[in-house]
Amino acid sequence: MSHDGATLTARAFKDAVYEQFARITKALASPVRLEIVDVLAQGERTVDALAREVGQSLANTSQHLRSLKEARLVEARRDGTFVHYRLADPQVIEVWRAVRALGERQLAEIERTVAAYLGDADGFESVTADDLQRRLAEGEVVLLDVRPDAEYRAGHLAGARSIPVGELAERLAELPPDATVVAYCRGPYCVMSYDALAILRDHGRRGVRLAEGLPDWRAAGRPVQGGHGLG
Amino acid sequence: MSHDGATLTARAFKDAVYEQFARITKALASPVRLEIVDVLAQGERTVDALAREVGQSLANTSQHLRSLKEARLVEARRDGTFVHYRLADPQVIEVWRAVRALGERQLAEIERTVAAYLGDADGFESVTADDLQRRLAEGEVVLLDVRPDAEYRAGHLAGARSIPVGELAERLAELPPDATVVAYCRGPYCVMSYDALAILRDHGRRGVRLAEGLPDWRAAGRPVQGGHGLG
DNA sequence: CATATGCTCAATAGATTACTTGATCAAGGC
DNA sequence: GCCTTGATCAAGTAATCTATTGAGCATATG
Repeated sequence: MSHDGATLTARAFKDAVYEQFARITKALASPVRLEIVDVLAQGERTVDALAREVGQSLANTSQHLRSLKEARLVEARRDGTFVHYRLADPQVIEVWRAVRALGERQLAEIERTVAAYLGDADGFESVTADDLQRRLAEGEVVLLDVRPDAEYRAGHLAGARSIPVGELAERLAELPPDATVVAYCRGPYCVMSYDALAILRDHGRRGVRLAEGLPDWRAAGRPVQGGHGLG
Repeated sequence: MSHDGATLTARAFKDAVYEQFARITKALASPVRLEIVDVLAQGERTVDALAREVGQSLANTSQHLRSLKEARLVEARRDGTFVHYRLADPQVIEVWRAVRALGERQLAEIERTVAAYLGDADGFESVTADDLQRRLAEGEVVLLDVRPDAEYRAGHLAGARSIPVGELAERLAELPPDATVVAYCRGPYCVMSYDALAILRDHGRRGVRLAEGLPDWRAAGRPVQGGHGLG
């Protein structure tokens, strides 16, 4: 049954192989690290910025990054006193997207959590990437990136303009009064676009939400502007 | 910044969402459970069969299955005194494939482990799915499924014939003497096709290996025969 | 009804993980 | 050289996870 070149038993070989792949799944087996991966999918971040974003202490964030780095999911680069982390491979985003797709299909709790935060009454309309690309071509809509400015600069959907959600209320005048706004942010579970729609609605503007974020858009091979490498 | 329908803070919302997705990654964060998923990707199994396959005790296997079931990655069906487990969704295979692809790109240790088992001297040739489909059309090769008979019956590549690796030595006469044999089994880390090639070589036959297994073939949308649903 | 089989459950010990705190380190500014 | 900032490291505690053991449950059979 076993072949001649073996220096391991078949069992030991399998153990070793699955052990290696489990390094990856173990690295992802934490809500905090999943969130870190999700944020890094937008572009690189310093440890301090990540820590604030995910609501963890600096030391704890640093240690989570260390375990992600040991599993080769992220890489670091030092710049003065700052250390910038980034995803080590675009395939990391693919794994996260696959997990997300599975959760959406299998875990009803996720839908309930989203509904609990948004309140069923909100009923914000969302559009698919296909819809959007057709409507963009027809010039019907304004595409609005509501993420922080730095993320817009690190890469954004082709044709999008930037107004971070925190500045949206005071910068409404920049948007043509009659156009429908399509707002997007980091991804399907990012709340910035929801918040942006609420602001638009409160000021009598029409707005819809793009359900996907930049990483999903990029993964689908759609046009991106201004990105630098891995986003 | 926060919108009016909220009954959770943005932070609590994110925590809840990532916590849910982490149920999936935690369920996969074990070499044993990864192997269980890999085996179930071939088709459903009883607890006892799985336990023997993965080299774990019955009780331990049952508990691993329980945690996979709680994360909605597998489902069970009772048949007499047997309980058959199967993957709850084809997307589970996609997650596993994404993890595998990432590991192959990032973890040099995996390549070394494979080389240590196979011995560098073996140098078995492998073909891609595209190669195979072209050569099959030209009638140059015999496609051989070397997995156990039950797995062949649960679904196999279109046009494949079945000789389980354990019976290959005594059933060599069934193969046309001059044809090149393309052997496949469960996937890239399954050793049955390697063992089959060693047997063929020892009897002076020409054989190559298909690097992918049935689940990968199916995921690529290529033709499968005799499968029943989720494989 | 008694028994066997296939599986699940509960209890446990040992290992691993998560987060905190405080010390330390590396690079840059004064 | 000293101080500040951003990040890492080490130690400690609480919580969680893994595999084992043995008991218990469901289904089928004699």
